[in-house]
Amino acid sequence: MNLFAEIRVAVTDAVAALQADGTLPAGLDLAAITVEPPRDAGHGDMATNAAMVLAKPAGMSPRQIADALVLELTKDPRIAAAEVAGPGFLNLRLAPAVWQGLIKAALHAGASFGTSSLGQGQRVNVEFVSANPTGPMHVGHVRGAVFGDALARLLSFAGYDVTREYYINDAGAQVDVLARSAYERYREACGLEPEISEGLYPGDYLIPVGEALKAQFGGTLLDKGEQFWLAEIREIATDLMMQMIREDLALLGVQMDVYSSEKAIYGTGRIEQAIDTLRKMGLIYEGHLEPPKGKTLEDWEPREQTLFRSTAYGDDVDRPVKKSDGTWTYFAPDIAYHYDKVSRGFDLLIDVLGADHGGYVKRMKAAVAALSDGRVPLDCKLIQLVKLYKNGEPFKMSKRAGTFVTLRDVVEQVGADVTRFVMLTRKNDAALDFDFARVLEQSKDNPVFYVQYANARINSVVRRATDAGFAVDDATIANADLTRLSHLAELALARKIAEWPRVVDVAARNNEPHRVAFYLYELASDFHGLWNKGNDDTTLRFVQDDDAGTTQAKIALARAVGVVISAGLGILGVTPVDEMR
RNA sequence: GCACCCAUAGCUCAGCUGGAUAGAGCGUUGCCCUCCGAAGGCAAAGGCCGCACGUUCGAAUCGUGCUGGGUGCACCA
Repeated sequence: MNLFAEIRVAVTDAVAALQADGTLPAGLDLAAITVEPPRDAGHGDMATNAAMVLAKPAGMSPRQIADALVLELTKDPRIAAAEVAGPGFLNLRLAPAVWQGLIKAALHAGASFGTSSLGQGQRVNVEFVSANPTGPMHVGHVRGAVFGDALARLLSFAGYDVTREYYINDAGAQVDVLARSAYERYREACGLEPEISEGLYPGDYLIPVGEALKAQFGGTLLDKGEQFWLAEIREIATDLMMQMIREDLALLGVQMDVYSSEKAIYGTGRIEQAIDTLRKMGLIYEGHLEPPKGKTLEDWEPREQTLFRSTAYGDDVDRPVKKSDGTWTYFAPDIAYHYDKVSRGFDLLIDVLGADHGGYVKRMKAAVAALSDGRVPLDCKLIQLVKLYKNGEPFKMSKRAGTFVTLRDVVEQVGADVTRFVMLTRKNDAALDFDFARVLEQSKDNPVFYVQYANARINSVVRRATDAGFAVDDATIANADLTRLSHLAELALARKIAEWPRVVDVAARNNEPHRVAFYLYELASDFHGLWNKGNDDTTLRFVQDDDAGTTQAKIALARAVGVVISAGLGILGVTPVDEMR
């Protein structure tokens, strides 16, 4: 139930009525009409721009149209008042019964309040994390993981059929390095001195891998050359790394639906097939690239390469799909992989990438546009860096200095819920400061705490009402007499609740889960505000001694807030707490 | 040199895909708890929305050109 959408229908119906009686001309485009919460609550409950938008095409002044709309709209029992303001805004004040009905609807819908049919069951693939399988996940990966997962939850809430997918980069040189590093740990496990030279991965996490290799092979690989063990150890080590990564993701509450392997694409003919498809479209050719201007490359030499004409789709230069030695570039299997996603029938693709992949976006979009004949949009969400702080002091991660922070470190220190919420309190394309001390602070500056505190208070109110001997079971609350909620402060809170479906809608349309986090903070703030008004005006307290009816109505309001907080936190992947401690 | 992202209050950031007098938190200033709902609340001060043109009833939002910061720029992944 989206109240704004419903009132918008009332507005367009009113326009239609005016067209029917000849006040307005026929054939007007009503698409630009919006019904929104006004910036200033003093202006009313909702505002519409209908008169301004229609003025020009109708050849009338906004004022004329607005006046006619007022007469028409006030026939609707839901609309208590309508007045023209400013340049032609129509401010609507809704009847208390509308807000009371909204609270009922929210309670009735429960966890599904705010879900929408926006997605219409369209299939969306969200690819995220896709960290190289060469070690445990570190803080740099956390934000992308949280963002991707929250986005998936948001889209699913908004009616999309969502698949979460991880693309394993297990085919490049980095997994050879992994295998060599693991081999040294294997030698170590066999009692030899490991030679972890420059360029190998020094991390301790490979020690158990070495031991596993010893358990499997004994000493049989010790005096063998790389050609005897590289492929096999690579396989074993990447499997073990992926196991670790899955565990890391689980710590954060992230569960992938599909893991796709880059290596598995090779040798299947799928790369050739994807490239051939592009070739048939005239988008693949053999040619030379110009050296980049303004940047001097000392070892530049012109080479003939197989190129993808991404410039046909707005890229800056064409991009190589084959290296000069004839092997595929990283781009080629990635094209095949995205082609695969398209042919699996997704209606929309989303890639969550680190900000350093910005230069990669245009070529990937070009490939997807070409291979899907422009039918499947690819939205690339770039995730900016997280700057780490401890007590206000920035600190840099360094493997050498031992200040390398893993995902596990973060979750163990601050918990998955806090980590997730904080990571979502910023737009994905803005850098985020993460202070280990501040995120655990129990004060109003900490949004996680503030929202959780509101939820805890709601539970505490219900407990208190129970202790006072009032019936607060679901059925009683659902049938409470809400006409007892008439105070402006209470109706204002209901109005905030009414915004929830709108927030979901806008957030999902833009693939911006952070909007949910900000909304929850505002909702919590309004709830705390009403609570605090109870200090001065005791009639605003939720539990009213000797008045079961009023108490039940107020509990209904509180529960409705709780419904939205739970739903919102659910989208963020954060567990609501019932009690602070 | 080119591309992408960012620029909003002293600080950290929102701003609902063009709407009204641009918002919140922190910080500052002033009020509010001997108790019954203060890990908090109320109020005030604080802005050429980086700059300049343009588009239109109307621009923080869209376009163009600048300025400043970040990221990335053949055969890496």
